[in-house]
Amino acid sequence: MNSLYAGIYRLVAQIPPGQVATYGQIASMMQRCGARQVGYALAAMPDDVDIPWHRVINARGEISARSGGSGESEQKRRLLAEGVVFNRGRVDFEACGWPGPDWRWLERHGYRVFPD
DNA sequence: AGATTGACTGCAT
DNA sequence: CATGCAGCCAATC
Repeated sequence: MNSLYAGIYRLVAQIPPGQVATYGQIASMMQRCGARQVGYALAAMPDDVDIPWHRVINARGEISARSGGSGESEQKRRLLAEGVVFNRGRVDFEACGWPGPDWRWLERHGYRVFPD
């Protein structure tokens, strides 16, 4: 497990229940990491770690389709169970969007505090 | 070392 | 609103 993946996992683990974050949002908090890497990291995520991967969705507020085929319904099911609000098939960012960890948390864990 | 491949994004059409 | 396309960056041939 390299540090990039570990960093992404730790960040994703900070998303509180009932809220969601986008791939790009996670990526922008990391040093030199694109949105695709976040998805790539989640796709390669080992099963022996407990990460709320279902709270990460794409910028359009929808569940991203994965190569595996299934898993999207599972993701939506978990989100609904946490009380995430869906509006016309998309997550309502106004109500459930994750504002992000506070700056102190980011600093303590070595993430980028200010964008460039 | 170069090409391909993604759970992505933003802008243009 | 749907598609297309370029930019993106680490992992994998």
